[in-house]
Amino acid sequence: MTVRVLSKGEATRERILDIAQDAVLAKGFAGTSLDEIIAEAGITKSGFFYHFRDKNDLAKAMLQRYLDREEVLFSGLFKQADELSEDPLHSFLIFLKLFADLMSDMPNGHPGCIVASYVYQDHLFSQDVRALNAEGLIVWRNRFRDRLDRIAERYPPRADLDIDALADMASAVADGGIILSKCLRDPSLLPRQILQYRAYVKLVFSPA
Amino acid sequence: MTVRVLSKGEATRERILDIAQDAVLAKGFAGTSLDEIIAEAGITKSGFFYHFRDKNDLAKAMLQRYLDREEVLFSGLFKQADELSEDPLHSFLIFLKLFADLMSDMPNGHPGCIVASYVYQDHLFSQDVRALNAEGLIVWRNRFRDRLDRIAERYPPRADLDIDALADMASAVADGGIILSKCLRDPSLLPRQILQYRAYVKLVFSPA
DNA sequence: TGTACATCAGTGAACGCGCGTTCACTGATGTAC
DNA sequence: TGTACATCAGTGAACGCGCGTTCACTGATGTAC
Repeated sequence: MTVRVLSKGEATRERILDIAQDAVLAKGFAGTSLDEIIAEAGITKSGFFYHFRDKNDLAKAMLQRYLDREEVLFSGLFKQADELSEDPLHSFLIFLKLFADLMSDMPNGHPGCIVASYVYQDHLFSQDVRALNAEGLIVWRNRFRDRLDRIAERYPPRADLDIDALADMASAVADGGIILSKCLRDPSLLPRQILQYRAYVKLVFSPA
Repeated sequence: MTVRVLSKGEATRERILDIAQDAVLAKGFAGTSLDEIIAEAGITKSGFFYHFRDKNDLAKAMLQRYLDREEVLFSGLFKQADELSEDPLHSFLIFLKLFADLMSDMPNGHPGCIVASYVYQDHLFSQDVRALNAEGLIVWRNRFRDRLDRIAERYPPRADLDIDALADMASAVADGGIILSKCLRDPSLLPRQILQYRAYVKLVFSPA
């Protein structure tokens, strides 16, 4: 594992993104002003514009970073799961357990999904940010769809199973679970939703 | 069924709420200005403030109306389903089918859930709006929990079933499905998620 | 039926503050010769 | 090793526009006597 040392400027940029992300998940993008970001980051307005061309550029960088981190996280979990079982179904079920456990271990609950946040304010963003957001969901879909196809080969499901919808359901349950957890201020709700999804997958592929 | 005739002022108020809701679901609450709302409604700023004390009051009225309409809609669907079957499981499955069909019939897809939108900008709102938002989710939970309890009495599920999570899963799948549909611009994704939830409920209560 | 008054559903002008963005500039660090 | 220049990571001041809110006022409709 390589740990790149950040230069001074990169560290500031990352700090700006951290602060902006917290704020945006709490108040929305339009509700978050550059003034409050720079105040918390301890820099000036112009310092901000050294790192980002404009506010939309901040939005894009934030989303890109979120997607990249998710990619790293999920590849890691899938890899762990694959090491624990060769069977595609068992491996997938292990993955979902690891995912649920990880969400349980966040003391303040999941801070929120940037993709979901952006979807509810997409008219604020340029076309490329919207496209990037959609791409994030497509990546999830393909990742899960791929796993489910391999499971279906070995454990033939009933004919009417909508595998595409089952793949998308992972995103849906995660995003829905985050909303539940945030709204009701109960961090346990998200991991429990993931475990429901897991139970469904288990049932749907178990021989009748 | 009683149809109240709206007075002139009430009609304007409803129109403001309609316009505001579309805008808020597209751009977020902070991203929606009173200026654009009044321009589209064809009134002046002061006209707006005759109907709402301030912007937060608009947020509250919008949420309250959304919750009330949802209540009417779901009571109706449950009633329809109950008329088609006395069995709690069958009735619930019919309800879910009706719900999915209704979502399918929206030509441009579901416009978005105010509750989910507010969750991702809750620091913008006063305490009472946040409480109302949480209450909306609690109402769903209780409604579904109640149905599921009655089903579980007649169709004993396995011991480890998390009925609370299964009840919440209806909201999660609906909110997650809306996000999928909106982000990927595919109205079919939401009803298909609801049908996945239906398939899970069916499986989980069918004797092993 | 006429008149006085109250309420409804707004108008019009002004308010000050906060917003995102621009511009010319700068001190510290890195690189070439 | 010294010097010239370039790049990095910002500063400080100003910009105009759009924002939510306030205030005094008004014409049309409804109600009481």
